[in-house]
Amino acid sequence: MTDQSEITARKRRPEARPSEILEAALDLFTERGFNATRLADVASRAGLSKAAIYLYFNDKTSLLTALVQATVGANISLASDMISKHQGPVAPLLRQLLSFMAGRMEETRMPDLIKLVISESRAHPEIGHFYLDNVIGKALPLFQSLIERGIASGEFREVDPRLTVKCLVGPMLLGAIWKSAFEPIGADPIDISALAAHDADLIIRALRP
Amino acid sequence: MTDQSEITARKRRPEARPSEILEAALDLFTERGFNATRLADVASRAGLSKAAIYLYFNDKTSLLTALVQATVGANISLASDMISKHQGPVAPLLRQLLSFMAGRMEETRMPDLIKLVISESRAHPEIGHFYLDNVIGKALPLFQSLIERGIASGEFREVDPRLTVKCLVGPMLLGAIWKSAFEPIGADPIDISALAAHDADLIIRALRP
Amino acid sequence: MTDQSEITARKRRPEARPSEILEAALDLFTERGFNATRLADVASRAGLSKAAIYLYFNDKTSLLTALVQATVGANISLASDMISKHQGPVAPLLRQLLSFMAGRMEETRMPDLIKLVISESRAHPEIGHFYLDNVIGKALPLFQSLIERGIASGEFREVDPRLTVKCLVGPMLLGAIWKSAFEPIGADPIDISALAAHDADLIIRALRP
Amino acid sequence: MTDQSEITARKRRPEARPSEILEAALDLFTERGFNATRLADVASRAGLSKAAIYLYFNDKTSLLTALVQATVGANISLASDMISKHQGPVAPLLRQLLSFMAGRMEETRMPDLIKLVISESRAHPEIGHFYLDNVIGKALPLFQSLIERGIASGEFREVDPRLTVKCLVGPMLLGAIWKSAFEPIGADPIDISALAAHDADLIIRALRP
DNA sequence: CATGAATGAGGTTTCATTCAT
DNA sequence: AATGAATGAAACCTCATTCAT
Repeated sequence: MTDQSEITARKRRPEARPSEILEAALDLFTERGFNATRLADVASRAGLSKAAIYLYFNDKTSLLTALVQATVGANISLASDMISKHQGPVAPLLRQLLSFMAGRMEETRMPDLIKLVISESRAHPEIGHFYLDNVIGKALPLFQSLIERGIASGEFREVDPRLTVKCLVGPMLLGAIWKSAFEPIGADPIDISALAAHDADLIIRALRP
Repeated sequence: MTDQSEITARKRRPEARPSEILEAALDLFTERGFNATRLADVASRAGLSKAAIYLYFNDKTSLLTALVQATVGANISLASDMISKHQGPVAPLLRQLLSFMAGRMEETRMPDLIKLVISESRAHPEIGHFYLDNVIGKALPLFQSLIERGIASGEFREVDPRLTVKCLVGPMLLGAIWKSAFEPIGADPIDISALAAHDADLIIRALRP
Repeated sequence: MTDQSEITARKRRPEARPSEILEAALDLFTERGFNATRLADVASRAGLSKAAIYLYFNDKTSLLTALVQATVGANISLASDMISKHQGPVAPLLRQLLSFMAGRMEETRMPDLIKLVISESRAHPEIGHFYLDNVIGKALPLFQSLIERGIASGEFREVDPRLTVKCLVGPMLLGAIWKSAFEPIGADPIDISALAAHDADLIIRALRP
Repeated sequence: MTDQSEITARKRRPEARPSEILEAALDLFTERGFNATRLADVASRAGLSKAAIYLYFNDKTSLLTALVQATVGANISLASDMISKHQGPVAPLLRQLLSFMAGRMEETRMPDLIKLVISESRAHPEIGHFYLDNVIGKALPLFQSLIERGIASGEFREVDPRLTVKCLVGPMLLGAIWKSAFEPIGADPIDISALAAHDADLIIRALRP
């Protein structure tokens, strides 16, 4: 149909196949939801036959799993580095971290991933667990330790760090869901970076002794 | 076999049928997700035959729609009343509203509903739209007007009310999703009321001129 | 298409469904083998939709299992009765039993069943086991006890009863396989009754002291 | 990875390829049945790629055909020789032939082959025909001519030679099927040589004038 | 009002078979 | 001679949905 793309799959570099497939899958999972997505559509969007997908993945579910695993890890460890290396007052780092998260939300497909995980965690608990262990279970303690450091140094007043962390992160979650679930349906576009900056502002102010 | 419990379906007050069905449906949608829920299971949990469901609902999707519609309306108008009737400083009302939301989150199945809507809004856009129009589109402006009132009266400093509202509501969303998606998978239970109180605290402090 | 048979499945007595399905299945399994038989064909030969089969059976394999179970039991216990009630010389009973077996082979579809079991026992070991336990494990000992009785009474000379039984039964097995596997392919038809009579003759003569 | 064992496929005497493949195929056909055997498994057991099989065989079915053809011929002509060269009383030759058959059954994979042919003759009639023409159609007449010779010479009494042959061969068939289909499933092991000897004994006795 | 029985429409998955190198 | 990559064709099975009673 289209010029180039008719170069049959046999010709294209096969190392790229898995990521091509995952990309197609994420697009469709996002557009229609996991269940409503037909493997046939993933295949044809990836320029392959249905059967070819099974050369690289075991299952329809494996696509989801792979997607989540591929998108996670890196970001967390990056943030973790930022925090451990940091010295001095906590507030600027907090701003920086939220800004970093916002960046991820805007530049990558993390919002879609997050929504996907939330949506599918009941039907595919392995995915929920993976996310719980590797994202939530790492990110929240990271932020929490930051807050605690601020309290210890007298930069922040005494607050429950656990609750505070959730208040800090909540708006980011809202941003992700807004972007992935509601924008495509007609909601006003959301400026996650601005939201993050404002969030940081509010929290830092609210924590002043 | 034909003792008491078998008289059920026919003898039980038949006006209650629809809500019995909806209850069963919500249970199962929550446990397994919308797609993974078999109409047969909804039926048997409601003590009816599959076919009987079609006497009360058109569709599997109608169950979802009905569920959302049934759970939404009331709360919003209640909150709306609280706000319009209120006079004097805004901060206490803000606390009250968040506490009210937290109550709903803990006493009703709203968290499940919210998660369901988020999950299915792509596959069933009508539901997404309904929620956007009737919940998000009403609740956020309500809060926003409150903030604006506070700013106007000098109780709050000047902030972007739109972003502030999202920061205010974000933690509640996080609470809902936590409860519906992650608690059942093993996450620590969350105390949404405490979260709401803390959220109110932080925001009010942060908005002090 | 055809007059009567177009009375949709909804009308016909539903209690007969399982056996109708099994009959269709046996026909086709016999004609084409288990694997080569399409469930769709079973369905349409039974005058049903594919899906309807699943109202009565779990699996394609269940059809096979059910088929075997349905055809087995009765015959064995019948033979068992004949033997236990019998008194006097063994030889006539032997003839009678072989003649009975031959009758079953000619009047029922036992040959097809036997061939089916032999063919599928590797791929579906449950079936092999069932047959081993309920047919082979019962029939051979039955015959064996008869031979032993004959030896004890002096009617027969001393022989290894185990081997003798296999020599007695072998020709019947040959008959079954011939009929089910080779006749339909063009082999001369086989007269199992005559074979059984001759078999009895030979054995009885061979066992004379 | 690329040590010794990896040189295999290319270096090993390539003339042996077909028989290596057939061996692998027979193993698997026997273990799992023809249909349940994946060409991929045959390939990997033969130390080749799936595609390589097609360099030597046209079809999955061709493997079966080749297998049958390779195992058949020789034995028959051997027996045929024994018979035509023989002179004098028939009984000893009968014993010898049965013993020879038993040997084949125990030393070669003929039982598996026989079971395979029986199982697949409906789905692959060519195979059935081949077997009918080359094995059954040759072996039975051979035995029959022997019996007839015995009757003519007065060594045996007058019996229907056709039926007698089937009674003679039946136990051998039983032995083959027992060994291939039921032993692997847990049936007591069978001593085919003893069975053959006993079979010969009984028949010879039964045929005495 | 209620249901047991039936089905249409499809989706995921599997595999023998073939290209292109 | 050999293979990794790809695919067409189909089979099994599931389920929302509808009849006929």
